[in-house]
Amino acid sequence: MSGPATRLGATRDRILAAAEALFMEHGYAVTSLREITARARVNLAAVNYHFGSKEALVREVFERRLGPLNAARLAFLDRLEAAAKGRPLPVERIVEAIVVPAIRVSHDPLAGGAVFLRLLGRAMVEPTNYVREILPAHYRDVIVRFKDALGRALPHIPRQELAWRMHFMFGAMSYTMAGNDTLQLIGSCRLDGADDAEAIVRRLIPFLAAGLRAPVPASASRAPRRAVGTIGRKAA
Amino acid sequence: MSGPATRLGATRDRILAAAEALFMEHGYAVTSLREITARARVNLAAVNYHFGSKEALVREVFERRLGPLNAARLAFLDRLEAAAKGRPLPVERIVEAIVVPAIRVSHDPLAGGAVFLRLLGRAMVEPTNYVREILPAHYRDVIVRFKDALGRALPHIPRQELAWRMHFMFGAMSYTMAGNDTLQLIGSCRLDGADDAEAIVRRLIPFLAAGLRAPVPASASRAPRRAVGTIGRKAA
DNA sequence: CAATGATTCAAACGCTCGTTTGAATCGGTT
DNA sequence: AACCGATTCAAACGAGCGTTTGAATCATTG
Repeated sequence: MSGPATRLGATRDRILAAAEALFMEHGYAVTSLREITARARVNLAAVNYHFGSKEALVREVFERRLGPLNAARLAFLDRLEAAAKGRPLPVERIVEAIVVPAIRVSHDPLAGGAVFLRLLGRAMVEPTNYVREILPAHYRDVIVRFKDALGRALPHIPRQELAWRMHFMFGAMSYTMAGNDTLQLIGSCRLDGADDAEAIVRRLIPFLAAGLRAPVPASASRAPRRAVGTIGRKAA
Repeated sequence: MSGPATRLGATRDRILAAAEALFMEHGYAVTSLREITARARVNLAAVNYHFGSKEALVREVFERRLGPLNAARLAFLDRLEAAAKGRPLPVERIVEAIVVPAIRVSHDPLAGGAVFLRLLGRAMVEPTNYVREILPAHYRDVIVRFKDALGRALPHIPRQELAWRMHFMFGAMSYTMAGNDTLQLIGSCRLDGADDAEAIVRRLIPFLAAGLRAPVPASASRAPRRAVGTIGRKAA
C-alpha cells in the first residue's frame, strides 16, 4: 500500500480487471493466478510483486468497487432525506436508493460494468473465510442508515421483523445480481428484458417494497407455536 | 449405481455425511477428498472406490436430498389443490408449499438436518460448472407446477412479471437458507429466533406473498424509459 | 478349510496451485 | 555514460490436489 506510486500502474490495473472478470465467471475459489495473469497478459510473478498475495488481490478487487458503490447509496439516501425535510420517505424510494446505485455501477464500463455486480452477489454467499470478512466492514454504515430510514417509513413494523425483511431483501438482490439461471428455468419461453438492468430495477423495487410493508402476522412476534430444530450456523 | 449393493454401506454413508457437512461449512470448491475421508474416518481411496470420482460424490450428495425434498413440495401442492377443488389457492398457501418442506428437512436429523439447506442455498449461486447443472434437472417439475399455481392465484399479474417475482422469491429463500451473516449485521442487537426454523417460515411467507402480489407498475411491461447496459450473463 | 469377490489400505502418480528467487530489463537522474 | 530503483521475466520450490495401483484384509460361499 502507499508507495511512491507506479508511473502508470498499467500492470496493476490489468490484473485487477482480469481478476474481477474471472472471479465473476468461474468463482473466486477456482480461479488461479495463472489464469488471471494469462488473461491480463502479465507475468505470473506480477501479482505477488504488486499485491503481495492472492488474498490481498481479492481484497483489493472488492474494495476498489465497494467503497464508491456504498458511498453512492448513502448519498442517494442523503438526497432523499434532505428533500423530505424530516418526513418519512416512501418505502419505494428507500429501496431505490439501495438498488439503483448498483445498477448504475452496472452501466458504467469504467466502474466494472455488470461484472462486479455478479461478483458481489456471489461474494455474499461465498463461504471462504476472508471473502466473507470483507463485506461486513463496507456494509455496516449502509445497513445502519437504511435500517433507520426504513424504520421511520414503517413505524408499525417491529424492528426485529424489519431486520428479517431487510435480510430477505438483500437475498433477493444478491441472487438477482449474481445472475442465476433460475429465470431461464422459470420462464420456459423467452424472457426478454433479462439484459436490461433498468427493467430489473422496475420489477425488483415493487416486489421488495411490498414485501417490506407486508402486514405483520399476529403470531410473528409472540407465542411461537413450537420451537423445533435449528437452521442457524453450526457451532464451528 | 446399481451393483449388488454393499452389505451395509456404512462407508458410503459416512462419506456422504462428511462431504455434506464439509461442503456446507467451507464450500464445495475448497473441500478436499482428504478432508472428507479424514472426517468420515475412512481411507482416502474409498471415495473413488465407492463413487468413482469427486464429481460423482458431489452429485450424489445433492441428489440424495433434493429428490425427496422436491417430491414433498409437489405432494404438498397436490394436497392443497385437491382440497381447493379447482378454486385458486391463496398465495400464502402456495409459498408455504415451497418453503415448509425445506424446513421439514431441516428438522429431520435423518434427512441431514439444517446442513443440507445451507448447502442448497450455496449451490444455487455456485459458479462451478457441474454443480449448477445438477439443480435445474431436479427443479424443473417443481417450478412448472408452482408457476402454474401462482398464475392461477394471481391472474392479473402478467406471466413474465410472475417469472421475475418467482426469481426474487428463490433468491430470498436461497439466501436465507444459506445462513448468511447479514442478519447479524442488520440487527446490531440480539436477533432471537434465528435458530428457530419455524419462526423463519412465519416471517418469510408474508414477505414473499406480499411481494408476489404487489401491484404491477404501469411502466413495468411497456415503454422502458431507456435501455442501457446489461446485467445478464456474459457471452461466455 | 480353501477359495472368491468385495472392501480397505498405504503409497505413489502426475498435476496445478501460490509463492519465491535471482537475473534481465527498463526509465529517469546525476 | 554510468548509475539505480522499479519493474518484468523464466524458472523453480514445496505443498496439496484428485486419482491410481496393487497388495492386505475381510466376509461369505462351496
